[in-house]
Amino acid sequence: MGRRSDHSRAELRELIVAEGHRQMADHGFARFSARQVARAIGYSVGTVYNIFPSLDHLLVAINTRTFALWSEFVRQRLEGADEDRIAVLVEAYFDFAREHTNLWMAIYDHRLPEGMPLPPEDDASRRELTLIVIRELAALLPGRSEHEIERLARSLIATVHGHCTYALNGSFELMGETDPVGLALGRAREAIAAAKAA
Amino acid sequence: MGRRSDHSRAELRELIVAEGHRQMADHGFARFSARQVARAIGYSVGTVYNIFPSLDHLLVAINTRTFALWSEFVRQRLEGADEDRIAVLVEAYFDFAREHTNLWMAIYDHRLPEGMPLPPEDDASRRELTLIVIRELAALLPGRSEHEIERLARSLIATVHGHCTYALNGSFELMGETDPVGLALGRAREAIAAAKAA
DNA sequence: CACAAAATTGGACAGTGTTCAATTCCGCGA
DNA sequence: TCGCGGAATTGAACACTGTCCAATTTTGTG
Repeated sequence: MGRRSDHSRAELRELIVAEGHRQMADHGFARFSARQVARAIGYSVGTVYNIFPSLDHLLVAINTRTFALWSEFVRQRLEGADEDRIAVLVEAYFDFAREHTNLWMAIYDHRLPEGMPLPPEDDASRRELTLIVIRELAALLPGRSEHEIERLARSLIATVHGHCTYALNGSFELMGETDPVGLALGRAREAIAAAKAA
Repeated sequence: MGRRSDHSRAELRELIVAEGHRQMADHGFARFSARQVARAIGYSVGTVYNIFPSLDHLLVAINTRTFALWSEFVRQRLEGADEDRIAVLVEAYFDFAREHTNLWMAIYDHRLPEGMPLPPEDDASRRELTLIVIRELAALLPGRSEHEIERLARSLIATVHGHCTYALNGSFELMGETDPVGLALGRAREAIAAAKAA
């Protein structure tokens, strides 16, 4: 078969990423396959490779989509909250990871090959989540330098990320810890309190 | 070729794990291949599968070896230290990950297939690192319940782990953060101080 | 010395990412 | 309206993967 033009280039890209995202959610990173994505949308492998130079590019697009979902998820949780927004933030982080474990893990499973930088567009989109945290911290720590706030934001994200990782891979459960969210939240509160005091 | 008996079953196992460990360190998780391990030691794939029921079992053995190296690494660093042993602990954690990035990442890259539990022997060996942290915390927080100490240990490890992850994948560097270890250490100190005060 | 059991091989199978010649079609210019 | 260049699409080919297993050879034991 030759040229079809059932879809524009943009439509095709969307088709592929959407289906890829679905398959990532269902089967996880280890079982992901470009061929199966192609089959599911009724195209052949070659078409996928016509739009994404390599599997890594497709994976980047899929993970960027997950980041967008994640930001939106956190944003919505934050919307109705008035006080203790930090708790909402931490819980939202965990809940997203729990509800979309395969998607969440794929973000960290995929490592770009040496020398391939993140496309700037993806890079910007992924910063959104950090910005949400930065805004919350700025409200809690008025008068602090932007740089100081950013540092703290990244550190808190790293802290929560670590706890979430161990929660999902069963390390906490294995030692009888039933409340990893509480643990992470405790660390976050301490860090913010220390920043306030300094 | 049939039976050779150049090596006993135990020797062969050691050969495979040692070579596998070397290749994991050199090429990383994504490029790891049982066939190449077999070739490097002068055997065929089938022999590897005669000793390890599946690739997952070999990967478990390799990662357990990394855990042992890691524990030993931390233990040695701790040996000469008198005060501020927490700083030594955190720095040792980071340094090991930096010096053996591929090995360290492989620990988290490899996920056991659903329904395959960690062999108890591996499980025990991997607990060693946690025990080191527990001992240090117990010295710092006398009179606390074992359970409380364990909880804090796991939380501190998760915190440092999160920071280390972001340090190695470039997230910190990307935002101009030059001292992720300092950040992690700060969080650890705050958590311990809070535990002392409570 | 014979024989069962263990070890070792390498080919087979189904799958992967990637490349690319061949084919078909679309849109544009004449 | 026709023709043609370029774009899209395919699927076969290649080199690789994990896994399985019949065939072969050797070992240790009875």
